[in-house]
Amino acid sequence: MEIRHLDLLRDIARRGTLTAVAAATHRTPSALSQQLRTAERELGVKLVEPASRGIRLTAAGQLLAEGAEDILQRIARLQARVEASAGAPRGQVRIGTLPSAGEVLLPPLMDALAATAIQIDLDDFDIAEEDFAAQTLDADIVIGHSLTGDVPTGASGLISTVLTREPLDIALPQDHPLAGRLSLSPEDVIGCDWIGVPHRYPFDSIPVAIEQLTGRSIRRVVRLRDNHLVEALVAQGQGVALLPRFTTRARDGVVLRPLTGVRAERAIVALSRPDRHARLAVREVTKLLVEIGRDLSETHAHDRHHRA
Amino acid sequence: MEIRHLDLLRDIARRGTLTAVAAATHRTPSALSQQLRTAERELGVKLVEPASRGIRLTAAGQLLAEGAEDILQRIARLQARVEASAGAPRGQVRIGTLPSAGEVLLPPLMDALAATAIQIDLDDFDIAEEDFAAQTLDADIVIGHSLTGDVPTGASGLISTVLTREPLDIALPQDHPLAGRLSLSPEDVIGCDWIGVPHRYPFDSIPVAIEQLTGRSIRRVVRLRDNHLVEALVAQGQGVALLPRFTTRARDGVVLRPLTGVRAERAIVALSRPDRHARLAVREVTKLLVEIGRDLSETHAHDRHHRA
DNA sequence: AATCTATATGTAGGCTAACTACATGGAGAT
DNA sequence: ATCTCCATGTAGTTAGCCTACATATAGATT
Repeated sequence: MEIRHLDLLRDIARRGTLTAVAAATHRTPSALSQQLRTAERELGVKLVEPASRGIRLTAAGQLLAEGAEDILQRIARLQARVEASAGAPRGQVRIGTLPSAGEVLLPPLMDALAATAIQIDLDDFDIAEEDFAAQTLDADIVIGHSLTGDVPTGASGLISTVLTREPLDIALPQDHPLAGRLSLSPEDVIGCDWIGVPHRYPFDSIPVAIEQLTGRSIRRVVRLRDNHLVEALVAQGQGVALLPRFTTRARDGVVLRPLTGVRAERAIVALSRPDRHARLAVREVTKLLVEIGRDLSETHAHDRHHRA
Repeated sequence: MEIRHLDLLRDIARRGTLTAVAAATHRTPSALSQQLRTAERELGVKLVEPASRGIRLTAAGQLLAEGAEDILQRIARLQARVEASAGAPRGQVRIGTLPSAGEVLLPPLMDALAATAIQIDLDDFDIAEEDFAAQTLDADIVIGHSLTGDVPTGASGLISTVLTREPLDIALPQDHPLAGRLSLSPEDVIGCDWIGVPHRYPFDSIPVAIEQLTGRSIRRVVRLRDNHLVEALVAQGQGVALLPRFTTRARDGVVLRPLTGVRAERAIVALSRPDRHARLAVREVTKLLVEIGRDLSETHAHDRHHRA
């Protein structure tokens, strides 16, 4: 029995098809099929059987996959202990991030890692809150966010670390009538033209909350994903929008004002599967992200004082 | 990290030198040395360091070896569960045995295994009681014996199964004055010429007990290892000897008489390391040995009735 | 002191086996 | 009926594990 076989069984259990596992591990389905038959020959037991267009684990395969989950995690922990006892963290760490959070977190991270033996492999995506958890199959650390609390929906069983809590402010054109106010209430902004995000995208939950609170509905003139594009349109006077405070850089023509009366912040969170989090390098990167997140909060706490 | 590396570290911890591990695993020391460096490179940590003529595990190596022990045992148990759930026991089982016990246990065992997918790899040795435990490094099952109790000395941490308790009888020439008696006491036999075994060999503990009990010393005319040779010399009239009842086949010129007043029996025991015992095939063979041992006791219980 | 022996390591080459590319086959979906 | 997705089979390439042999070192032996 080889680790490679345990890995394969676990991945099949997680992803369902050989093709999916092959894509995730940068191999061909043929290679996996051959490995599977090697494992079956060595164990003397059928592990998968055809089902619909794909395959399904047999009872024995299921058993093995569950045991593999446990064993691979123990191996990861052992390896982490060994590294911690006698070595510096090393190796590649795959980070998946939503772009707005990555924009402020990753440059300082790369800076901090320059002197270490840790390499970062980066991926970005812009997805719904409940899909962040699934990304932990591919990445060691997923930087996501939650609008509803400190742990994104669907992240049970994952290690979830809050990096920072970022206020979501109302972005206004500099010459907007409300730009003179220090903070804004739902009633202040319900009548404005809004630049929103697509349905089901995390940020949308706050305009929705405003609508519920005031009993009136918001006029969304356009729905966009990219915050920088939104920012440009706000500056140009198309409407107001909700933008994360840390990511929205000072820019001519746009001002940010805190929104009161609704919980307008997102928790930026790092998610990892337990086995991946066992790696020393992964924990080291998470630790650095927490520090960067803390610095970010502190810096912007000062900013606000200046503006106020 | 590969299972092969965990195995290697564990074996180094157990056997101390690369040469010993190489001999046990049928490889060259060079191969192991290369594997060690591969593991060190992958982990980024030194695992061994030169010490005296050989090597010694570093702190990290020690840690890894201990963790490997645990993980490899879990893998073995998982594999056993899978086999049990969907397959018949399979594969090679290495048995080390002391010849006298193997002589009666193994023929019926081979018979019982003929219909299965279990192959037996056999080794035999004639060693002191406290050395049986060490043999479990090489064999899946060690058939040994204990004169002092049900578990041989040095077998702590091993799985020990009593296969049978075999009386040790006094073997006499057919025409010996004492041959007419149904049983013999220490006083009866203390004055005879004895054919003994070498010092520290298990059987020697009983003549020693007789000497202690009677306060007189036994006259050993010769010390031999091989029971069949002893038997031949008894038949020829050289003296009396202590012989195991089940193994000493009916033979012209020799009679066996029970010895009373001292505990004259040996426990025949199967020993296995826990990780090896996890294999279904190993447990199956152990189970068969227990059955064969029980049959043996019953058969000879009848024998004695006949003779008495 | 010189030699011997046990142990580990380095190098070159052979062989196994894991992988890729490509082709085939089957089962749902359109 | 065709298309699409998924698994499997075949041939050839390649990586890496192992052996054989040579070398280095430290303790044991004479």
